[in-house]
Amino acid sequence: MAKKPYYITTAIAYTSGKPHIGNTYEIVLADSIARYKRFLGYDVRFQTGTDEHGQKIEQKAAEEGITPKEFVDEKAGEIRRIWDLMNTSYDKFIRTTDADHEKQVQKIFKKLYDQGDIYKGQYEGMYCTPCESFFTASQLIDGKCPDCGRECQPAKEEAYFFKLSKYTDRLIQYIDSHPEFIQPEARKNEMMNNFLKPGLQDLCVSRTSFKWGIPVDFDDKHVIYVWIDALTNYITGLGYHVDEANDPLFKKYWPADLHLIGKDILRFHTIYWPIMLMALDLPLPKQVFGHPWLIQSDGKMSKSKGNVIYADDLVDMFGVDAVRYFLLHEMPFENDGVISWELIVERMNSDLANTLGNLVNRTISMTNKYLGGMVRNANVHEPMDDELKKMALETPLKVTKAMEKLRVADAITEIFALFKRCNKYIDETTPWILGKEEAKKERLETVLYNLVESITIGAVLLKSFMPETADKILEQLNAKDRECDELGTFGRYPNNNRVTEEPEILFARLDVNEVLEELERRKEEAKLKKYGVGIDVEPKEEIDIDAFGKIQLQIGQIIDCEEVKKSKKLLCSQVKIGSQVRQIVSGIKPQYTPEEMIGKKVVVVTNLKPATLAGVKSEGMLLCAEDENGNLSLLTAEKEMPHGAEIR
RNA sequence: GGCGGAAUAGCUCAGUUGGCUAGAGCACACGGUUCAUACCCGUGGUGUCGAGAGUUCGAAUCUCCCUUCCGCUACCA
Repeated sequence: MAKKPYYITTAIAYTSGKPHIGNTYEIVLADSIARYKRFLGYDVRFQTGTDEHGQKIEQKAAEEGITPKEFVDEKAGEIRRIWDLMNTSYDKFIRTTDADHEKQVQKIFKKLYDQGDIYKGQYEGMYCTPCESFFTASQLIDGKCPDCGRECQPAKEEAYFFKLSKYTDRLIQYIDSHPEFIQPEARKNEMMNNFLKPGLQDLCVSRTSFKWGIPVDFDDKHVIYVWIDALTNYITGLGYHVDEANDPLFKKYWPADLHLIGKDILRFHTIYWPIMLMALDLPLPKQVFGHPWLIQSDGKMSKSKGNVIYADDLVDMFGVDAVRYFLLHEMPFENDGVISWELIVERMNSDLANTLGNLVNRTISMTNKYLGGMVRNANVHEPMDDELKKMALETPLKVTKAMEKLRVADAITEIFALFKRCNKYIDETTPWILGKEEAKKERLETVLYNLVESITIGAVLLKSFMPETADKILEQLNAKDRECDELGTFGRYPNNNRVTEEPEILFARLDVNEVLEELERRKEEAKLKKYGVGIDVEPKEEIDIDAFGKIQLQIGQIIDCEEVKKSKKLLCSQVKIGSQVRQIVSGIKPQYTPEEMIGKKVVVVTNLKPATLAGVKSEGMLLCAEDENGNLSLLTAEKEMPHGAEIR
């Protein structure tokens, strides 16, 4: 029998910067769902990727002095690196700059235009020239640009519009008849009440204000704005073709089973995107889940505050699976979840180190200690075993049920409940007492067999969420991985199998304070890396403010400068300081040419006793910084200052 | 301003159609235990279930009102 197809996508990440923990959460969540579906026997296709066009990227690239393409290549690479670091099992990583995607987007645009769903119109509003942005009158603050605060002018721009209104009724009908379409359900009301019921306005789908986008092929002043460009990735990534036969992939996987996205972009995925699909006469995705975000407990994350938690930093500190566990376990279904370093450590210690890691470790070490590592089911059964077996058999069903509802956190909790039950079972059966009596050996073997078998089942289930850890557990137990339908029976672990002799610690316990200290240390290190190590010099004797006040420093402007003949290093400058002109000789010829010097405003020590250098009189000193290689740099004032200005 | 949601143990949250002494995990305390990563097991809460009023034999759960927070959206005569 052919496997049932299952197509899951994440939103494509915008390549304007490094993905934050929320984006990373999304890919991990999608990955756990994709892996679990594969485990259940579905033929899964899991697509993710990057959204790479737009004005913001054009600007950022310009600021860095590189082309937009170079810019997005780098960012897309970084995003992909983090997705790989998180051990995510996507089948396709699409980029909106991929040639085949761009080509289809142009064709889709043209098709919609030809059939009258897209029309040319005027975009009217207030225009801020420096920002190259349109605003509605209501967006202006005191009649000025909300971004830069400058004056705006009323302006019109030619633009293409997509007739959303034409499809509103059909969409309302679809949403009403498919209650599972928008998840969580509360979001459905927001879309209905705020947009669909009041009536949709036509959507502006092109821009002329920037160039970094897919050109409208029949009107190249325009580039296609984000909607049609980005949303269509879900079908172009499967090989959808507007005017020729679709790729078999498309036939197999479309419509998507699940678009997993952040709650902030639900509108685009539950209104614009379905309507686009209707216009293209394609079936709509079965479900769109707008997941909540992870919020940092110490205030909103912001790059300017520098308190942003990045996935790769977390992985450095805790390892991939610990981070995956935290993300998946901590995120509730509807409300935002909280993330902090302290919470992660807490979860790691109590769940990963204590409950799981210690369970595996104690089970293996008892098997080694009492049974020479040999696992054997002697079938000396006692009633207390039943509860454990029952739970080991029920847990897969519970996990599957939770996963069907996309309750990933609940699914993980079920698996850990089984591990906790195992710990309790050890206490109930007291293997260390059984181990003292030779007569109890067979009972002991049975107990440890039950444990090994139960942990194996737990590990198999855990694989979708913590792949590496699950593999490690199976390896240590010397157990084979299992298919989904093999979890219906208890006792598949082979008799007379040996567990590993030296179990590796799966998760070490961590001390919160040590973690925080380590974090500080790394931040310092990162700063050092960013700002360089610098130079340490021999400290001089401390002086008081009076001593310092004896030195007179002023800004001077170099009005003339020439080399001092007969000297290797000296330049002789005429420096204007207020009403006077001083002649100052400085040993900077290797670094500066006389021509470069002229016009500079520099810092001058003006009350230094005049001296004669190489026969030339010098009435002061120009201040320079010097690095370890003897390179020199003249000091100047950070802002424009008149010569003569005193420095203190 | 409109629509919607939330307020429950120190922390993060569950609490189905109103019903017996309001729950889980973490943290904390005590006890047990020693195979194990000072771990595991057990026991422990007088929580005004945001405030107030109402319906009811009975309300965290329904109604009204108030307060605070959050989400979406809009700012318009």
